[in-house]
Amino acid sequence: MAEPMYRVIAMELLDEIKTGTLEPGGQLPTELELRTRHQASRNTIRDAVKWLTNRGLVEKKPGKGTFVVERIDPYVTTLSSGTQASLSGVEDEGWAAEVEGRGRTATTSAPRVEVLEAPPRIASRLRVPEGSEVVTRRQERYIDRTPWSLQTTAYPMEYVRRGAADLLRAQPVPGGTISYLRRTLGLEQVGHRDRILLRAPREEEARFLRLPDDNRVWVVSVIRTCYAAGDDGPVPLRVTFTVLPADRNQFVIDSGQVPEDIPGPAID
Amino acid sequence: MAEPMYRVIAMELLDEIKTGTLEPGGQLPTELELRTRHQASRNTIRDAVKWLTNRGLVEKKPGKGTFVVERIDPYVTTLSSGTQASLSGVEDEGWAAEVEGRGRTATTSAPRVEVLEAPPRIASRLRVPEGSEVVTRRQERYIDRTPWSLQTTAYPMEYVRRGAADLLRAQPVPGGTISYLRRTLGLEQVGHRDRILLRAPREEEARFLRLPDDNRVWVVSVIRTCYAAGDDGPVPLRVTFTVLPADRNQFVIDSGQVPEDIPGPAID
DNA sequence: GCAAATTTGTTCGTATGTATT
DNA sequence: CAATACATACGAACAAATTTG
Repeated sequence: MAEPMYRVIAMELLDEIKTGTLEPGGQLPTELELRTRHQASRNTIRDAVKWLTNRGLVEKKPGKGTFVVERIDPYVTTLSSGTQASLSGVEDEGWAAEVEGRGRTATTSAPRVEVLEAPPRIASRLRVPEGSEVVTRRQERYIDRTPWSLQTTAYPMEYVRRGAADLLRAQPVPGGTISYLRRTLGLEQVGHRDRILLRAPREEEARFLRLPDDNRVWVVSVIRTCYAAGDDGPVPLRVTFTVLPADRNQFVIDSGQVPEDIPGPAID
Repeated sequence: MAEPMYRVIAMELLDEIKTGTLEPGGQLPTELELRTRHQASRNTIRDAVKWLTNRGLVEKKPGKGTFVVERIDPYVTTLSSGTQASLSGVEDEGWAAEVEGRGRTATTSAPRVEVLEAPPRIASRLRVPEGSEVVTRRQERYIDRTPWSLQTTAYPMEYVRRGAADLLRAQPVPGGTISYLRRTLGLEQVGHRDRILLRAPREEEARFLRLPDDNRVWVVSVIRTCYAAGDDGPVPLRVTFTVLPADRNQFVIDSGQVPEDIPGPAID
């Protein structure tokens, strides 16, 4: 009796899920059925199902039953750029085009514009004093009608004072912000640095992305700092924070000469 | 009575963890103590602590107690390359150097060499027939003595027949495999494509990486396909699978002109 | 090295509340 | 409103891991 009963039951259900006896979206036997089938108390059955729930294999719906989770078709974002630095995957200008190019539907909310005193994570990346004013533009993005990512881009408030007034308008900047900043301020983007990190979603993120309220599904946080040419090397131009659910996103980074096909989702 | 009791208790403990009243590594009150403190049954207390456990905030050690988890100093891997394609972060030649350059200690196990019939995930990437022979070289990597990543690289068996015999030796290839393949077979690497995907760890991976046996901590799977120049565009040279725990790894990708500092761990 | 004490792990039983159909 | 199914809560007992005397 090395293996506790709840685990034996969990393993049996796991096996049925893996082999496809229980299909994705299908309903598990109810707690009562499992109880009679395994001659166990209801609490033991609940422990077994809990084991599966904690691993994200099944979902419980109060009043309905327990169901095998359905996998979402992953979306692939291109982070590399090669020649066309301005068109790569996470930025507003290129995002919708890339999504539609993959035969999926992209929707973006109108940007929510805020002026705030730069918190450390923005100030340090833009190399402006902490507490100095910055403009943030925040968008909610959908792919195929499902909430997909949250993106916030921050610019020094100085840009607005110098003439880039459209940064404050709660509308997409026509032609994209990159070319807008070039036209109005002569700022030319020459490179960018992406950071990828993984963490549990914040409350607000979990709500928009409809993630389960335990923190089982993490998010990928992509922080892109864009640089313009400066006298003393590249200087920060803007910084973009993108948050995507880890369970339905993949990333591709090309370097040097690679095949030209558009990479689809991979399995490993 | 909107909030169930076990959640109230969980929130109170969560607060103590967040504010630092309970320090990382510190012990929580025992179930008995919490029971008397909150006038609740032991099962209710256990539900509360379970809530924290499921979120990865505390760890239970049978016979000892419950403890606040300690965060691991994240390691930053560079995936971009710019000019020095052969030196970037996930490949054997550059890995140890990059780790030591960050002031940490890198250790690598001797490669475990296998000859096997190519499974689909390798065959399709190397563009060899499924079931044809390939050589895989697998290494376990440590940073600061803790298990950090598992890496497997696959080459077509044809390379060995054409003279790259050292691929079969269970030892590091002196000077690195890239230059070895160039010297022996004239194969020149001209680019690579990285894919980043996230998934639950396999049993074997969880064991080596010492991940909790629930699948709370996911792994980042980095699949790098390296290409050589061919008559009809780039042709696959080798493919490398790297698996790293998602809770202690970050990635940096540079593109174009960016500052030259070595990026440390970021917080978001 | 063994025994006792402490602490978490598993399992049963029972009762009542809440959400959905 | 009733039936179904999951959620929360109580109490009790024994098992297993760890530390301490």
